[in-house]
Amino acid sequence: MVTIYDIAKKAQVSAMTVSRVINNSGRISDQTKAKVKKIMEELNYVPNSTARSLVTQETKMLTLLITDITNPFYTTLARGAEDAAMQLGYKLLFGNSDENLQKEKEYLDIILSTRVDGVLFAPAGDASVEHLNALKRHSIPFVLLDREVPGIESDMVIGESKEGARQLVEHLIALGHTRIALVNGSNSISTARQRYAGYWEALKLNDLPFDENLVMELGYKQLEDASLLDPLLQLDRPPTAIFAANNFLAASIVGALRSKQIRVPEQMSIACFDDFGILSQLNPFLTVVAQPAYQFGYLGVQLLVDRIQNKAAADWRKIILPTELICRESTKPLLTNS
Amino acid sequence: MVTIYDIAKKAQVSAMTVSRVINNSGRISDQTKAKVKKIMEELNYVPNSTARSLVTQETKMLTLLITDITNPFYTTLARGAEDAAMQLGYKLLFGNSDENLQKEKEYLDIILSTRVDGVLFAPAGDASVEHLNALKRHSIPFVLLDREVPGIESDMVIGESKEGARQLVEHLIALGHTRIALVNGSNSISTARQRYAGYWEALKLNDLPFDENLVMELGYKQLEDASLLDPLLQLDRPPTAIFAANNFLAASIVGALRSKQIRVPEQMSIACFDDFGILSQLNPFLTVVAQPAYQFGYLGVQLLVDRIQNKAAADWRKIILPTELICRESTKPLLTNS
DNA sequence: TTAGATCGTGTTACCGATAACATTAACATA
DNA sequence: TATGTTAATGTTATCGGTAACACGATCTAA
Repeated sequence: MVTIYDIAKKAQVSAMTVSRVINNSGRISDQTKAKVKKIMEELNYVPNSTARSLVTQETKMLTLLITDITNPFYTTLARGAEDAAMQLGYKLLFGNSDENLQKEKEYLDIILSTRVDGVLFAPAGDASVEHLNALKRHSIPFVLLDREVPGIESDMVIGESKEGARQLVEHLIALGHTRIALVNGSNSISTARQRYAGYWEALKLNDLPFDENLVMELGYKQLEDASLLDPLLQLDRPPTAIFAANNFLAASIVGALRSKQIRVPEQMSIACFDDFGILSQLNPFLTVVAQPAYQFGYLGVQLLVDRIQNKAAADWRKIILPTELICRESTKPLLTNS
Repeated sequence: MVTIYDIAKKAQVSAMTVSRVINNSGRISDQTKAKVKKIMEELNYVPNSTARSLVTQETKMLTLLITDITNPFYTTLARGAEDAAMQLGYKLLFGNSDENLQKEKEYLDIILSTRVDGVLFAPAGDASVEHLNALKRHSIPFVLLDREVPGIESDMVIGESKEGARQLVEHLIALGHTRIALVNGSNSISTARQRYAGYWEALKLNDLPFDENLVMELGYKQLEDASLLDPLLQLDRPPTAIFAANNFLAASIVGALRSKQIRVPEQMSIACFDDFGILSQLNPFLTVVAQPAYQFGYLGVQLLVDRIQNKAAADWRKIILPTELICRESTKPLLTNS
């Protein structure tokens, strides 16, 4: 591997002079600069950023830690993050925690040893507080994405979960539904609590009774088994509409209902939080509350890099992105007597 | 930041002894080991992998360079790659080339300076040969994903593009279609050529005429404008079925047809290469030739790491993954006189 | 003419680990 | 008892850059 010393030797200058040419810093005569550049090209020299990082104490790398890149929300978020990182001169490492604290811990250790300059963190839940405090202890800046964590102050980019949920449930109510189920993520995740709150508020605002049997906490991951929904479907008065708290749940539910020969939306209306990326374009089907996923990632990186480069205000910044209700085919007016 | 010397000092041993404890190498008395470990925990010490990389000459990082993470095929592939990398002790950087050689070049430079241990490379096209040769020059192992590049010998994981295309087109033919259009990716991409060849072969095997007006090369990206399809739709004898060479094209085409009030599949059958991940579960609609995307990434990393660690045979290995035809709603028998 | 400023470049130390070799003490063996 | 082993640890050099400071040569202004 060619090093800066090889260049220096061949150009008959010191390594420092070569370094100055590489970084275009300090004063160099045009003549020397040209000579050094020529030799660097001849030898296909590429500076070793590991060595540079060791002395400058910055890696120009960020870590994006999400729950699952195959969730379309995070897919698009990741694209936004990568675009922003690239534009700002940072590389992006990524990891999937699968909503699992143990896996999250493994990534935390990697983050610490890799000495990334900052982290975009979609925490697995409230218990992630430990991991975030570890980042603080090690002075690694981070931005929370999508989910807040009680006890943690930081920059963050989140959505209007409560508002969005309320809006979506009111849409269902407007269609005549009164028995509306909520299939939710873990209660230890802020968005799940907020979506619950929005659901509850919509019922109250419309003088509908709250029935705890209509609320299930099944986690934000895809369901492994259609029977998980049975408690809901076998109620004496089953729901006529289901609000899934995220897209994975909705997809699982639609699949489960299909396997049970329950037609959507004729027999059951379905709606959920988060859209499906390109899929929606293909065959717009599910009524959703969409969030600007790309912006979550893009703005998240901007906040983070501002913080890293000390361009940020001392106060923590909290970006709250708007949701958008998109009504499609999966929600239909309730037919009387069905 | 706590360094190995801080630990050494506090434990009253040399840095080397601490290093041995960290790496569990060499001989250390249990007593010393325990003492050092205790102090490492007390001080929240995490070894600096940048420093380690500089001396060991390995970063334990891989780069995954794909065209677009939001393409469901690459999303799932990325997940497979990350899982495998994590299991094998590697971190994963990723980049989106957008099928663009210039962007690919920028990532190449990053790859070279970052000194990653290997690269998973889905090349933008045949012209990527230059970039791949640069990797060879710098002795950076790589595995080609999904696409071959003439003039490049390497490990690779690819699909049966020709076979899959033939199968899909024969499915359309079996439904009675004789005017079948191909909307293809750039001819400078191996998969596009192979899918073209499969298309052609299917026609020949079934004694159908080949009409070059039915073939369009629009690239593998999403179409910006529905009018791009006009040359096809405004033919005297327009097609009754369209084979889109990838999922992005199919999604764009379905969208374009919708905007033109052409119903799928009643007025036009559509099928494509590559599935849509979770979307397919949601609302299975498009008939596709699916590829095992997760395996592309997972096996790709395995090949790569074998190569990096010199566990691979000297010969290049070429994994060819099978395709699977999944017939869904977007393809229907041709009605006579329509 | 001469001191001080400026320009262009070099020297040295250091970032935080590890490889290779050196050293010491305790132990084993002849 | 002398010598060779072995276990446990230390010393030194090095990975490939950059920061900080040093230095000589040329230029500028009094």
